Amino acid sequence: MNNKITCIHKLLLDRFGPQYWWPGETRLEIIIGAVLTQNTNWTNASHAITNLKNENLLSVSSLLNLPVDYLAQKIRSSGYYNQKAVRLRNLILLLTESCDPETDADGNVTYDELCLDRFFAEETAVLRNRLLALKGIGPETADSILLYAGNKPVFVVDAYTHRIISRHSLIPEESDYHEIQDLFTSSLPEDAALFNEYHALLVRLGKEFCKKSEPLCMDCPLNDV
DNA sequence: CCCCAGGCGTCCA
DNA sequence: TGGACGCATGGG
Repeated sequence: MNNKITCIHKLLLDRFGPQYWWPGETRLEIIIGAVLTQNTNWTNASHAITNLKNENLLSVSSLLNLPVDYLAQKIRSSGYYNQKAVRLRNLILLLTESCDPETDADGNVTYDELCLDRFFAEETAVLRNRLLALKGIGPETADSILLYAGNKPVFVVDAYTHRIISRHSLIPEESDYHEIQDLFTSSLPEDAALFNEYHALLVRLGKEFCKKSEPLCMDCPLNDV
């Protein structure tokens, strides 16, 4: 148990307020966004999503029928677009593995909702391994999908998380993804809404006070903890 | 011109 | 296991 982790959350929430990450969007959009934002700022990823939306391509069935080269051009603004197009393609294939557009066509839920309901119905650990088995889906992307699209209680670790807690000496700089994740999950109740807000708050803090280009977290609100 | 952004896989010692 | 490198756009 590390109650500094709890203190930090309270402090950040008090200072910044709730961040409401990825609200009002479809689960598919969040999944796609998780891949598009890899090592890229959200603005660039967001433009790519807008491009897909504008042509009504942001659905499981549309993406499934889209040539990879064409998809790559649509997501160009997100960077690494050739790689990401292949990754998205494989991810869509995984989502559709256990649902069939022919037999499942009618009903009062859309095909997208049906696929995603079935996909996320699986046990979280199994789901995580299925995501990690795809090339181009690493721990952060898998966990982002589980937490933000699937509402599973999985703590997401990113470069900001690493930088913030290592600079505040809560963990050695060389700690890996799993060690950092464990620090949070062993200190907090297993609560998806809490994990969601906490991760978003760390990103907010990191952007303002814990920049890569500066050696320390200058004037960081956490310096009092 | 430089550095950076919500990564990940491969290669090589 | 761990460090270098490729992937690539858009903003400061």
